[in-house]
This record gives sequence, structure tokens and C-alpha cells, in this order.
Amino acid sequence: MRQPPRLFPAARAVYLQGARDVPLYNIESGWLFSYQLLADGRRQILQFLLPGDLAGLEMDGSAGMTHGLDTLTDSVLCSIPREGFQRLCDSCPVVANHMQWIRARDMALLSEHAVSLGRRTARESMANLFMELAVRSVRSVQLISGTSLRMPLTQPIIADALGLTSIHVNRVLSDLRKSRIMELKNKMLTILDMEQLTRLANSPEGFLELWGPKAQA
Amino acid sequence: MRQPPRLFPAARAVYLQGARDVPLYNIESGWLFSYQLLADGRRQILQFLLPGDLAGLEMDGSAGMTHGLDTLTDSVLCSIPREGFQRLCDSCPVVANHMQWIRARDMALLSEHAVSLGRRTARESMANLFMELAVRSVRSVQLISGTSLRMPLTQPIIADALGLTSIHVNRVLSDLRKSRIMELKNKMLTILDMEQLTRLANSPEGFLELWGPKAQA
DNA sequence: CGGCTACTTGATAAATATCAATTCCTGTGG
DNA sequence: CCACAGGAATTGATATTTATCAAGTAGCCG
Repeated sequence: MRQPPRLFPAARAVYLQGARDVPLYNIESGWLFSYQLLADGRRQILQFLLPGDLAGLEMDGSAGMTHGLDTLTDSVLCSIPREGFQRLCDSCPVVANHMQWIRARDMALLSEHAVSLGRRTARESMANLFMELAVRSVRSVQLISGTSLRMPLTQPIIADALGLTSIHVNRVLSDLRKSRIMELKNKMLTILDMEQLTRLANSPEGFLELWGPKAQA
Repeated sequence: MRQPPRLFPAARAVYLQGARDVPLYNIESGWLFSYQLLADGRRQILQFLLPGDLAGLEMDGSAGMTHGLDTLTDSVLCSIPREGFQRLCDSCPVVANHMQWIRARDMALLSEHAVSLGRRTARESMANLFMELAVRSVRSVQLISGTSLRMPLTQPIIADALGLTSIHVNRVLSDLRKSRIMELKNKMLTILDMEQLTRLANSPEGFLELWGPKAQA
């Protein structure tokens, strides 16, 4: 049912906010993000999508998508027709069930993100974001080398994810480097002090276990 | 399958963050909110729940709930055993389907909330929140009298929903009153200038239609 | 190359938080 | 039924965080 894989180059829109008849997309490789725009151009990034994730789950239909999807890196996506998938869900409870699980996980991720936006300081939010992405990317494909891993985010992207300006992101990042906690350079994240980073991130118990055994299924 | 209705008085916990074996709850009447706490007590409210909504959908299982649920007003809830409901979903695709729809709607609401937290000013966020709750409450049970409707939120609650302090909420609220846009008094919201309020809320097209015909189903 | 964007740093401004104090409600216990 | 306690609402003064403006360098894609 999955359509043939298709390559989307880095920094391209996969679909725009408001688009109609958008299929689901299975992410074979690459990093992407979903976002929502305000009329004057302000942008809030809602989620980052990594290999193995499913995009386009949110609303569709007559009103159009509530969010847009862009690639961060070159990505390979397979589209999945909505109605065919719907039929599959109807006929196979195991699939329908797994979908619920995926949606619950997405919701937990977005909730955690909302906590950062509303109640964490810039430092805490950044620590949290990097821990989340480190765990997720290691669990999906990523090869770690020492304490470094690939983290293809630019400062403006981090800013739009955390509700900050890129200038402020730059300053906090250099603070974190000076504090010898972590370093982001050349799209590589190096964790210098996992102890302190974890304390800063301050995620509720259980958050990092969201990608435990069950997520492998 | 739904258990007998049970009354929860105002300002009570229905379940705590981290609780295990929590059932689903159908909200027969009352207003509630779900939230997440940080170790030092900072609180982020994630969603408001109104009659007809379903609570407890997010993660459960061995790790415990990722969020807590409290009542705002006296509320009547029916618990729904998780495993029984699971079986129902498995045997009845229409139900499973509607669940997906509910989860997609919750996701869209939380996304919009995240946009407020990250990219809207305090004024805009508040306009947005009140428009959302006005529309939802009118669609569920609420009786409107003129341009006023019941809105049982305190300033500290609004603050924890929008990532602000209650002091700042107070100031913005009195600004909004002085600007003759809206007024919140005695748990009643009065809309003085719908035109301006809508412009301030600045919600993407389609957001307010999330509770259109289909939501009645 | 050339043009755009990212990154960096400094100076200043705006939004929002913190501290403090007072009044007003409202639910509760005597 | 009243008194009281505790949170809610309000206002002022001040502090902190984060944004805005500005400018220059450095990278990267076409």
C-alpha cells in the first residue's frame, strides 16, 4: 500500500499549512519538522520527525491541514493514501491499536514541548530538546561516535521550536558551551556533562522511557 | 460499560501525575484541566476539559500518567475501564475511528495552545484562549445570555495555562477591559467587541471550525 | 564568484517576572 | 450565623529575561 519512496531535498516544503488531500507520509530517512504559521509570519515548530515516524496524522479534510511540514535534511518519504490506510485500520484492530499508541506518544511529546514553552527557562528548554532528540535519534538510526551525535538543527530552527529569537539561542548555546555542559557545532551535538544536562532538562520520570521496548514494535 | 456517574467537588484532583491504572473518564458535567508539574512546583496546564470530552487518553501503563487532572468546578464523571474500552475499539471500527478523530482534535487544540505559548503575546494568547473556550462551551452545554457566558477560570489558572504569572494576567485582563474588548468578572466572560477580539486571537483559518458539524457526532 | 542565510557580539528596549502590600471573597469550622 | 483563614484580585516598585536594532564575519548553495 505504501507508495514508492521519494526523495525530498533539504529545506523543502513537503506540504503547506492549509493544503488539502495530503496523504500520510512514512519517513524512511531524514529529519523534518511540522510547524504552524501566524498571519504576520511568526512560526512555531510543533514537532521534529525522524526516520520511522509518521507525518500528516493531524486533521485534514475540507478545512485543510492545520500545520505545514518541511524537511531539515535530505529525506526519503513514502506517501500512504489516506483512504486505503483507513480501510486497513478498519479491518485490522492491531493496526488501529498501534495508531492510537502512536498518537498518544505524539501527544506526550507535544505536551512536554508545551511545558518547555510555558514554564521552562531558555536553558532548561534547550537541554530538554537536545535530550529528547538525542534519545530519539539514537533509537531510530543514528550512529553515535563517543559522546557526539548528528543534530542537524540551525539556530533559527531551534529558536522557532522553543519560542525564542535566534540571537538568544546563540547566547544560551555559548553559555552552555562555556559551562562545559554541551556543545553544538557543525550539526553535531557533543554532550560534555551528562549529569548536569539531565538535571537541567528536568524531565518528569518516565519521559525518556517513551521510546523504550514498546516503541521498537 | 460506562460506570455509574460520580461527583467530584470543585478544585479536587481526579488523578495525579504518575498515577497508575487510571481509567478513562467521560465528562458528564463540569470544567476540568490537565496539567504537568516540574520538580520545583512549576505547573503547565495542557488542556481544559468540558462536558462531552474524554479524559485520560494519554499514556498510562507501567510508567504512570504523564499528567494530572483536576476539577475547576463541581463535576460529574463516569469512569470507563481501559481494557473493556480497548475490546470495544477492537471489535468496532466505528468506535476506533472516532477515537482517532478525537485524538486528532486534541492534538490540534494542543498545537494551537503551543503556538500561544511560543509565539503569541500575552494579549493575543488570552484572546485566543477565551475564544476557544467560548466556542467549545457554547457547543457543549452552555447557555449564553446576551454576549456573556460562564467562564469559571481564576487568574492563577489562566496564568498556568498561558505560561505567565497571575499578576501579569491581571494587568492584561484590566487592559482588555479598558480597551473595551472583553471583561472577565465573577466567572463570567463578556465580549464587548467581537471584531477586535477575533483580530487579536488571530487564529488560523479553520481553527474555530474544529467544533463544527462533525464534532456533534 | 555572489547572494543569501547562519552565526556572533554589543547596545538598548520591551515584555514579563518578582517582591511587597492591601483588599476582597468564599468556604469552613465553631 | 459569624468569625476566620486562605486564596483571589489588585496595584506599585523594581528586577530579570528575552527581544530588537545594528553591524560585521563566516559558510554554503547555485
